[in-house]
Amino acid sequence: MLSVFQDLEWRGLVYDASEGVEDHLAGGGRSFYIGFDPSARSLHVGSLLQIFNMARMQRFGHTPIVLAGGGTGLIGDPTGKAKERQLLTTEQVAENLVGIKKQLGLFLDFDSRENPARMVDNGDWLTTIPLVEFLRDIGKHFTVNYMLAKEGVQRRLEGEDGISYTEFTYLLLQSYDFLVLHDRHDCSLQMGGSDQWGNITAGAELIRRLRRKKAYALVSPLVMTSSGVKFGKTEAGAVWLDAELTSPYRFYQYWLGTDDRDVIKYLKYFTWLDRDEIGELETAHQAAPEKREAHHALARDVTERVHGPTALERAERSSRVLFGAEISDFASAEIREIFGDVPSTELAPAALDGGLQVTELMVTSGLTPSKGAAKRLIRDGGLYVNNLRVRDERAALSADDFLEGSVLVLRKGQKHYHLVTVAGESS
RNA sequence: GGAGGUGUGGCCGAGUGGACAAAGGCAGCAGACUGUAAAUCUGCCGGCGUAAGCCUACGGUGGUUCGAAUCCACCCGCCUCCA
Repeated sequence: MLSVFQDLEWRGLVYDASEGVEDHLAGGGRSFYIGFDPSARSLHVGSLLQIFNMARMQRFGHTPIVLAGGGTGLIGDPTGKAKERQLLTTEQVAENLVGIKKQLGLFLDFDSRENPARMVDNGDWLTTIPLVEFLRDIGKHFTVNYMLAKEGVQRRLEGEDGISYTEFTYLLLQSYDFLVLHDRHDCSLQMGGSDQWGNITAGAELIRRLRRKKAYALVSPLVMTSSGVKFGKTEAGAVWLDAELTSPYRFYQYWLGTDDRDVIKYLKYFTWLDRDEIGELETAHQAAPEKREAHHALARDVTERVHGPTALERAERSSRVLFGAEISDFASAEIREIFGDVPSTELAPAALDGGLQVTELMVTSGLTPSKGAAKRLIRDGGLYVNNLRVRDERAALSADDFLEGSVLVLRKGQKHYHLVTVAGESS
């Protein structure tokens, strides 16, 4: 059986690691932490990699500490940010933490007897430490020269907007976090994305100096898509783990649409499938890419873990209905069943009086930002009503166009579906 | 405080009085081809309008002009040099 380090390595999750991490982990029962940014009330798929990393470590007997950046969230990490961050209020951060904790529970075991995950908020210590004390005890150990040399800082110095003193200090705060966790929870390892390397090693260095103890860094690659688009982004914005923000249907579709070149990589990153299982999928994928078996496995696995079997079931059924047969073959009740998942709009019956312009509907449904854009789309042949292409940009809809008078399917391009219902009818 | 430069559409970046809703590139959307993939090719890519056309837009505010992204004044941001 593979060790956790070997497993991570095989999955391509080790981008860089401190000397000796492998041996350190082999010693078993280590505490480690990963910081999460509470800038939103939900985590998005971009964080998923780190969440999985924690879960993997926990399965191998190590103890995860989730560090919610309640304190650093008030400051903002300048790494990789082109502009000064918008500061969050204490209330916002507190609110966001609630949602994030719930989501982490899907992956981490907080009740294990041997190695329960725990969640801490660095707001607890960062917001109470006296400034002078901080400068004396922590600040003394960092030279500005060292801080200036950080790549993220460099870029900001060269950029037009510069970097505020506040964000410049971020490195010290993160280092201090590591020190605190080391002291309180015997935490000896910090993990994160490769962009965190500098911040992490700075903390390890601080621990070495002040405590004469070895602390480690282990970072994973930043997830990129082969086509260069930022992972986890769609035209609608980030793909969130919260079903309210990104429906399970969309979530499922996001994974299903993974670039062929990335699908095996993602299976390694985002699923528990083992070497053999992934190997099989890889073979199947190469033999018959059009079957997209690996894609389905990926979408299924991740969706089920995040949203549960019922939601997965619904997402799959919705996908089958929408991407499969003639829409008109379905009863409106059947179509309605998939409503919870697919983006939809409800109309008042009166909206149909005298005919409703298709372009109008496009805008109200949000499929298109303006009527002009809707017209262009029709000219380009990219709009379908009930899966029939619309040719006339002035077309109007009446109750007859709705299946059983109540449901209509709008489609933009090959795969953007939107359902429209008429309110007040049967339910 | 002084001198010079610069600020254009989501981003980069041309444009220095009319032909400018503004070149070109990127990103985005759609079509074709496929496999709900990629690549490629094609079209689109401020808003309203069937249209003529109207409105909004080139850091901000005023002004010159028949007409300004383009000229002038002041203001704001950023960059460089000097003090």
